[in-house]
Amino acid sequence: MSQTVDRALSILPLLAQGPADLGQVAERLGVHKSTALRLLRTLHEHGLVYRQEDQRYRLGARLFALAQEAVENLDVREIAHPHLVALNDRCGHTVHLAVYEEQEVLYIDKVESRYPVRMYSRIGKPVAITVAAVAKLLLADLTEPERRTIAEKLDYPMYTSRSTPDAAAFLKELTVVREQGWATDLGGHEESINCIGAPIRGADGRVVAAMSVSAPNVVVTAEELLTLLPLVRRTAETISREYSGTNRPKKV
Amino acid sequence: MSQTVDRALSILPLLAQGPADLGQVAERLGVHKSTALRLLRTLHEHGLVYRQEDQRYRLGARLFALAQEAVENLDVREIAHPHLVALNDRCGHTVHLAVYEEQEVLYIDKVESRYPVRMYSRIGKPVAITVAAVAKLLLADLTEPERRTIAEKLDYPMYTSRSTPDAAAFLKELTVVREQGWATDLGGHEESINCIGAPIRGADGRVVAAMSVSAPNVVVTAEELLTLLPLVRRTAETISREYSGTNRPKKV
DNA sequence: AATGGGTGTTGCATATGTTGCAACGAACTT
DNA sequence: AAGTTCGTTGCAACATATGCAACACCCATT
Repeated sequence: MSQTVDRALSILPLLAQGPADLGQVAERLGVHKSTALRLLRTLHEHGLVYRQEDQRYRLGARLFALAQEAVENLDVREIAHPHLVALNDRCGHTVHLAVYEEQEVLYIDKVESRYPVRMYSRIGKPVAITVAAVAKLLLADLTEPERRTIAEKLDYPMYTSRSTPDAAAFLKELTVVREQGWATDLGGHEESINCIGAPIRGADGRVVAAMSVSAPNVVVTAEELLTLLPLVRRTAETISREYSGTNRPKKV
Repeated sequence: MSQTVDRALSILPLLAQGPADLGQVAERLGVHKSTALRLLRTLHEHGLVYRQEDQRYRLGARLFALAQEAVENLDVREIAHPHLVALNDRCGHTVHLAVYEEQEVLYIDKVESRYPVRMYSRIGKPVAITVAAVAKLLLADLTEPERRTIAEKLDYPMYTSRSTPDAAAFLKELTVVREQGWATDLGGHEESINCIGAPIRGADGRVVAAMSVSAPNVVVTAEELLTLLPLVRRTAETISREYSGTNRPKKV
């Protein structure tokens, strides 16, 4: 592992919290100011860091562009997108697509609700991993020891009274999800919002992504939302088939 | 400038084009495989790079999370957001917010159209700088020599027959925009889409961001869209006032 | 005006960290 | 079983990043 690069990259999350000046960066990195300056300069040349008028540094434009290009190159997303739009056309609610990566679950696509009341979420935002339907689906597919390890490492914030309280409850929920092949989040993240989700599988049957439909109580009740389950599962299966088809060749 | 960091960061745009294996990365960087390996490992530890099952590398999750945090900390965006939503409530069309940074114009916020026909765009995506209304507004505020330098450096792709053809036309357009205090893009990027935009100014009167309303021909004609101009300008001015107010202290 | 604290910046010698090499191991082909 | 191709490791030689100290600059204070 490279020390210099390591230090340079440590600057990024630091600046994500808000702009900082040279001194602050140097201090928080534990290096001399001149060192921090050179690292920042290099980051700047690559556009990852921007220098605002007051000379303080903050994250730069290219970061967005990179994240952008990256997400557009995900083939699951590309295949799934039209189906998500079609689903949104039929039911009107917010549709999400998420993947699991390095201990995190994150949205990689979203089709906004057509109803005026919308939920807050954004592509790239890490998902509330202990309660979200898509998170349950993605984690449920891991091996038993993997699930165990992760479940123990997680925090279990009580967003609402119906949030998953601890590792034991979470593991149990994952088993249920694994067996039934779909998942819900009934007010576990925000009191008034319910979600139902289904897994998208690759050719080998492993879950490569998960999709969900979310709607606030004020638009449809949880029971009404559940009537959409067959539709959601069918959509997920259609995407799975298409993805497995195009992705058939094992070596690329 | 740091050579090691420079090399490591050069990997990112390379991977943005698509996944690559160790050998390809090493070759395109012009370094030994072992060197590339160590750089990739460091990037990996910071989550900027992800290793998929076939061992190839691609851009990683934390990149999204970083871009995410960064965009949420932009104070213009925070102040503007509710106003953009309110504007969308009144007219129903897509509303964009953009800033200029390091020779690029990029969207930092977006409220989706409530109409079924939507335009394609995404937060973080660089804007078609020669035609977009927001780009004209942001560039029009630069000094004359700056505008000239940039205008000459740009390419002028003819997205449609109404795209800005060359630097001369662009500079002329910028002068117009500068004087009238608002801008349009009538089918200059996509034949069927029109936009109108207005600038958001800081306490010193300089343009810090630009907003626009976009709608396809099939929903409203260009003339109808133009009737929204007063509303758009009022919204921009409201945001400007609020931004100048909270941002008053010159030194932070 | 002059002083002082606060920035960001530069040149330089030291030694630390990075580099490429060559050799190994694993997975897959022939 | 021999032969590819790819990722990985240890090591010695060198290049490179590092901290220091001094400088330049801006602003506030006296």
